[in-house]
Amino acid sequence: MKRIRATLIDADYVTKEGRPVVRLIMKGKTFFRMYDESFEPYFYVEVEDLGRGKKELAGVRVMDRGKEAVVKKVEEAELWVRGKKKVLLKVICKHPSHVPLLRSEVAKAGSIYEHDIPFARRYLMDRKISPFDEVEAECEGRIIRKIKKVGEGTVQLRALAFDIETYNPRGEPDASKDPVIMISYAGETSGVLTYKEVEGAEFVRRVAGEREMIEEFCALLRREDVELMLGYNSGVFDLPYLKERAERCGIKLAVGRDGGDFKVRRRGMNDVAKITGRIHVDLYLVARFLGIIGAIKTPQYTLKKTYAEIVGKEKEKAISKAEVWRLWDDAERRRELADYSLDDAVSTKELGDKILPMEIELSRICGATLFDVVGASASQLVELLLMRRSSEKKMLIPNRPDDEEAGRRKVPVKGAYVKMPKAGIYDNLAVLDFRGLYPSIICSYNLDPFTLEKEGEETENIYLSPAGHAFSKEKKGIVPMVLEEILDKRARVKKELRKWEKEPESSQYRQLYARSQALKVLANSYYGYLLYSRSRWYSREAGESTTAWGRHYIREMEKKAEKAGFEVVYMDTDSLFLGLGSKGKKEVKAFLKEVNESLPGKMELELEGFYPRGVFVMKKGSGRKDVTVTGAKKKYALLDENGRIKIRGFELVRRDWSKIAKDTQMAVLEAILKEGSKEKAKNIVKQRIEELRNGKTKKEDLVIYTRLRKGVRKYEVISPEVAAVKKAQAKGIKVEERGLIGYVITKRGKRVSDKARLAELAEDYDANYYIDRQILPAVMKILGELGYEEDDLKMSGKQSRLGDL
DNA sequence: GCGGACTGCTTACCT
DNA sequence: ACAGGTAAGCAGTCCGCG
Repeated sequence: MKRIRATLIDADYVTKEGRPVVRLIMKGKTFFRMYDESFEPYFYVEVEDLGRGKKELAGVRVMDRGKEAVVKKVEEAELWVRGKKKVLLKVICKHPSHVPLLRSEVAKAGSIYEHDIPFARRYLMDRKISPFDEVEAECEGRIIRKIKKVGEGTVQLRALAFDIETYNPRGEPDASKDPVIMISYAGETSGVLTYKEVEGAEFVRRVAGEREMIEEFCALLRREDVELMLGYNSGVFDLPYLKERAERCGIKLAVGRDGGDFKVRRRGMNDVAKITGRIHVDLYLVARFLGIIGAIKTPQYTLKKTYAEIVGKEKEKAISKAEVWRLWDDAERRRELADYSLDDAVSTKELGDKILPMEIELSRICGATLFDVVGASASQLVELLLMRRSSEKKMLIPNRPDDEEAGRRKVPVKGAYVKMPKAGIYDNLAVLDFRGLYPSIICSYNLDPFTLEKEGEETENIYLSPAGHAFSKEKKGIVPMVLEEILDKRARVKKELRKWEKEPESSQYRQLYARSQALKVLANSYYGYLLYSRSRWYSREAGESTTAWGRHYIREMEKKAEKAGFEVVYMDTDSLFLGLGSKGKKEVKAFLKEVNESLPGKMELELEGFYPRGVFVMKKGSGRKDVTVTGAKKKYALLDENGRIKIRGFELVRRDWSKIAKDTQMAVLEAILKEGSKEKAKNIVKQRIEELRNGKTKKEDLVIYTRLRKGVRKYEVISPEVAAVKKAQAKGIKVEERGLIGYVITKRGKRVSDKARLAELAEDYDANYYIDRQILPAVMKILGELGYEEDDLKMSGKQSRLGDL
């Protein structure tokens, strides 16, 4: 027996003589594999009568296409079931693939639970080890006898980013015909593999042909002993394309450590490729995840845009995809393609360096492999951690809801409170907000599906929510338990982070920062998870109570602020905008101190910032003559103390408005907020209108972008963007139907839809549309506030309205 | 036949 | 395919209107 220590990197399982063997990838001095034969698949069954259930289950045997699945053993297991202790039957079988075969037969004896947890993940849960933990194993050869966590691992994985270029004379490349022409890589070394002469590029290695290039790429992976492969969209494009090309060249795509290729597994909406013996991460999936949770904001998730957003600089090289084949065929310009290809790989690598640390922390925290975490949705991450902790606490993991229970979604839960602002320009505002309002409510009131007490059965010791639901104070629910762990951990990480603040480039700072981000992502997802119709720990009552308490506390703050003499200008969910009037920062801070003393433990109202000036605009349709001056919610602009403008909700932050309208709105806002100059604002607008009339506006400033979520035939209402695509198709032009559509409103036609043309096909533009439906509505919101009429802006010195025609 | 009021569909935003 | 709250545009429909 030998003892080894290493960092756990990955886990899966293989089958040996019909038995599952867990395979762990570890890294100590080297990267190596270990096996554990001692773990068996199991699930639980809840039965009415233990004795009878045992008898029924022990005899279960299913034959399916020559494959036999039997129940190997049945044991009793005491667990917490929906908040109460209960004895269930633990059914052990021979192979994970037998579980689905046994399911329907077993269901005859009782209700089946925990039958859909992947084998290797179950192993990690039960052994209480996580990827990126430092583990100690007792072993004989490569066989593990015992394993435990001894600390946190710190590893540097040998990473290599790659990218392929394909020949595409007909637009989209077709793997059955079009060869791969270049493979670029960036790791410890970087370069480009290809098979045509590229002059003067010392980073290019020329081989005999496509087959040799693919072989050389695989050889490179072996030579460099790559542990982590990074790609961008590589799971759906590069790898499958390479595989098909390899087959057509009569070779195998030997990218795996075992000489094999990769397997694609579908996870939710995503396809994820798994390479044996290496970790493959498709950074596109990570980028999209960051977009969905709101951590980044790009209109599209192309490598170029994602790179700019995350790395914070523009990607060096850019060529049009349609150009690729031309550059390849042109010996003079082939160098450009090689440069571009290399730049893609290098950028992918840089992107990985930035965003992988957070994924690694998520993997560590949730106890699931990188493979499981990359491409997982926020709710899946929440669930991974809940399942692990639930199982540790001997609590039965609830099943995913079946389709019938998805009827949960029917009646929406009442959400947050948003106060109607009065339109106008304000001086001296203070913005206050609750840090993590919903998470702190869930923790403070023990909100959980199984701490809920049924009506009429409430005990003494309860929290009664404003929504009328009672939650036990005594037994702690798993949801608040795990959430509290996350919040506490994050508080500690942030404290530690402050110690490293002066060295933001240090590995310590970076790791702590990534961890803090990961914890934040998780904490913010719990409320949504409670109300997500397909979650295992769904609880309408807990979700409803979260928002009800949220409304309660924010309204409470409103009352107190008013009583303290502030004008409460606006509120949304967890924030308050106070008009200071004659008061100053001192009074705001005193107010915060006072209210925070009255708030329960985890809840805290914080100062977000002071703003010398702010604008709230009128809601469309509520005219100025209307005495109420109703403002629009979720639309405002603030000028901070450093002269920076913070804008929310305005047309200019939306991608479905033209650049000309957005730029003009921004210019007006700046003139008003920074200089307080109506005159300047007015002149800007007049100038832009003039340019439009004279046909001087650039086409790209007129493009309106909208995303089509479904194919054009599926729309019942033909909106301009749908009409534009249809018109292009009628001309025989191939257009990607789903995705971001850019269109321009032209002169021909009556309705807006008739006038819309895809941006690349538009030959003219309708100045009146851009004036009346883009610039003026965007700008009048702000200038209308100052007593301007549309005509003041439309008429220039030289022209009268009559002259327009 | 046309304009205004209204509804419904749709997208993108805010917290 | 984590929640709800909100603004807004355009298409389409209904209705009045000699």
